[in-house]
Amino acid sequence: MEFSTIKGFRDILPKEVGNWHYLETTARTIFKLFGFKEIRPPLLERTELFSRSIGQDTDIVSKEMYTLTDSKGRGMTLRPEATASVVRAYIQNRLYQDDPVQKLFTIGPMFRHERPQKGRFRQFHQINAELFGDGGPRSDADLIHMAMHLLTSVGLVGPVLNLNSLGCEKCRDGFRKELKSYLAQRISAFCGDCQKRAETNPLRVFDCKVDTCKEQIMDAPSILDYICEDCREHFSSLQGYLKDLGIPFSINHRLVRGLDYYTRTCFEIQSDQLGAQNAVIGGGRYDGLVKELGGPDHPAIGFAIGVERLLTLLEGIVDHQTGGPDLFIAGIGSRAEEKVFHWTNILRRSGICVEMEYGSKGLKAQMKKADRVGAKKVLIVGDDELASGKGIIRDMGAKIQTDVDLDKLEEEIKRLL
RNA sequence: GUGGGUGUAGCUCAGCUGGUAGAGCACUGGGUUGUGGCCCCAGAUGCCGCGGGUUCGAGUCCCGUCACUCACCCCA
Repeated sequence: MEFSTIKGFRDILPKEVGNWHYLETTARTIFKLFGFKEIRPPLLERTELFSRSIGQDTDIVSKEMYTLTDSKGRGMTLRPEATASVVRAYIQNRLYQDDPVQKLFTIGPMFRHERPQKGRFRQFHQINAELFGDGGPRSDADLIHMAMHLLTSVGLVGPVLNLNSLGCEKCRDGFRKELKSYLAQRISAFCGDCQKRAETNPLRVFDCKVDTCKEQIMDAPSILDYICEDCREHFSSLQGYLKDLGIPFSINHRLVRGLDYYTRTCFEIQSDQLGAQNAVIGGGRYDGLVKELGGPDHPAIGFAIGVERLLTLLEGIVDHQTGGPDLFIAGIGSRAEEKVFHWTNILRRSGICVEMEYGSKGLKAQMKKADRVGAKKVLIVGDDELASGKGIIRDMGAKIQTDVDLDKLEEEIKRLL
């Protein structure tokens, strides 16, 4: 029986891994620049951590989590997102003791049991950044700036930043009531999905693609008209800082996020080349979450980058392949083959990347292999070379061959590379 | 969970109205008894997703099933 990966899970193959490294190292460099430190929480957490933070009624918690039960009957869940774990770690390890302001990032796999499609997998990867302990608009701008800077640094063209404010716990509920009653008055005009949404998550109606719903929602109250003075002030300061940094954005008062913990600023960075899953980065402020999970009343804001989505956007823009060896050693005849094996491994110890043919093959086949693996130079050794003590070095690009002293191979190779 | 599309060689795919399989790329060997990329020649590789049905005969038609994929929902 031949096995294959289960639905929604996939192998990241050697030819792709170069781009993954490129993205990860670029992210690490930029995070360092902005003062973010790496944290690596475990992949498995108590189920309640996610249901409490993401929200019991969200799609993620109600139907998408990989949950199992341990021997004592406790629920454990493969993380569907990273924020809850990072918040847990911030609280559990009292990271706020040194300084309430903590800037953290983490990179790794997430798990959600959804139907896979373009840009969506059951195991997928996110790069997360979270900024704790500051509730002011400068930290919003700082974080959004970092996200945009990362995208442009990595070579992405034309990302679009969408911005909205969801209000705080004080003004948010007022708007929900207002919107619910608006929807209730004309409930029959909406599609079946929206009729359900009107009850469970009224803000979602703004996102509906059905034309009649779009028309009906046109005159609906806008959240930006309902947020309180503090939230309004926060939102407009943020816009000022973004303008100051030259970051273009568009206000989208329909932008809503499907996780319950968001407050005030929420944002999404989109691309039109991703099909239906057009968000490459999503994030927002979650001022109540640290307290909700048993920590101090510290505000926070964060974002998540969809790694697979970003990499598909970078196809054709970046192509980082792991490079070939510095040297390929080709031996002709059994005496030479033994020496090739020895030299190959000795040279590797001194930091030179060397490749060879394990079996016995003709020179033509070995040259072909040297070419295929991308060797920069080939050392050719046969009986004649062993007798004279002079090997042949062929430069594969320039097609020039020179002699090297086999007794002083290491120095000679280092000189040539 | 619901809908559409697609399953033929390692990969990308062709196969007309039914007559038990083909191309390109890749791979191996040779042309060069010790020199890669280009060219030429040769070779290996398929339960045509799986099961059933119709038929003298099914990759092709019908039914079922599974997988992949795109979309809805929702999200990164």
